[in-house]
Amino acid sequence: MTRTSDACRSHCPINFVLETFGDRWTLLIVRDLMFKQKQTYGGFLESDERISTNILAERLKRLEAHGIIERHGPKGQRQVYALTAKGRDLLPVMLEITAWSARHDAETNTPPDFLPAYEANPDGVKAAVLAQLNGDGVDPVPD
Amino acid sequence: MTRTSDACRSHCPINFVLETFGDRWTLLIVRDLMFKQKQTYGGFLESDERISTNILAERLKRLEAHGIIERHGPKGQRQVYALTAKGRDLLPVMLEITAWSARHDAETNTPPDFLPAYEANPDGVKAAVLAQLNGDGVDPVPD
DNA sequence: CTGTATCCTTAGGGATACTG
DNA sequence: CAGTATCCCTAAGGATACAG
Repeated sequence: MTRTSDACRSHCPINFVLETFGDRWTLLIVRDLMFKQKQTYGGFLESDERISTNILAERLKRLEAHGIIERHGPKGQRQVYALTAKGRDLLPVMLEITAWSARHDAETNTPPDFLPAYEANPDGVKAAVLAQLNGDGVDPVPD
Repeated sequence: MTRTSDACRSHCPINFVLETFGDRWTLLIVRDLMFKQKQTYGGFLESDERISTNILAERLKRLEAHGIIERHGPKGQRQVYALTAKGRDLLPVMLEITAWSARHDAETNTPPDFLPAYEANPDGVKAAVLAQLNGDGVDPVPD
């Protein structure tokens, strides 16, 4: 895909992710797909942050255009969304973000169950999440 | 500090970072401080993405309010900005973001020098960057 | 229920002038 | 040069109605 129809303000790798995720909503969809076992339009709408329908639809299209997610399902029917390999590859970023938040906002932001396990053995937790993205499993990220 | 006067849409750790960094500019300042040895107003202004003066000033205030950066210097004089411990602690996130971009945008986004070293020995690169944030060193992130 | 479309308000942010 | 202030416009996004 590579920087599709972006502004491309620079060729910096940090800027590159901002071109896709530099807003208050996009990353929440990735979170829902990665940790919350949500994969439908309605599921995303239910999340605590209360994304509105037009924003959700727009972000789903953008994420698909960027090759982060893909949609499955007969056209005109209920679609099921899933992370692509590129999207799943965001896992280390997501986990480090989660760890940082847990460390620096302990009061309002309770550390998720897997956090101690992640600090001790990052690769183990990564493998577990990835495995669950294929098969089934339990929610590793409680709000 | 903890979620100062934020909207606080939820208590999710992913959402928590979005409350501070969910825009197209804020993370670039952290990048400049962390990897580019920039620590002045004018330095930030020079970056490729061309942040405008009002946005820069506003973001510097926000980052300071969130305890991510601190400013040093006699009042009314030229200020020097630096990452706090909380800000430096974003290093793993920044490195994973950089690695992801390099992996998925190889065409326009040349892998930075340290990337191979980071993949092989993450902690070594982290230590090197942290060391340099105190003393001196060479730029580990070329655009 | 899965989306799409529309309306409308606010916030983000570009340009630029200005002050110490 | 460091930082503030203003003007103005566009994009982000909330609410909600609508369609398959």
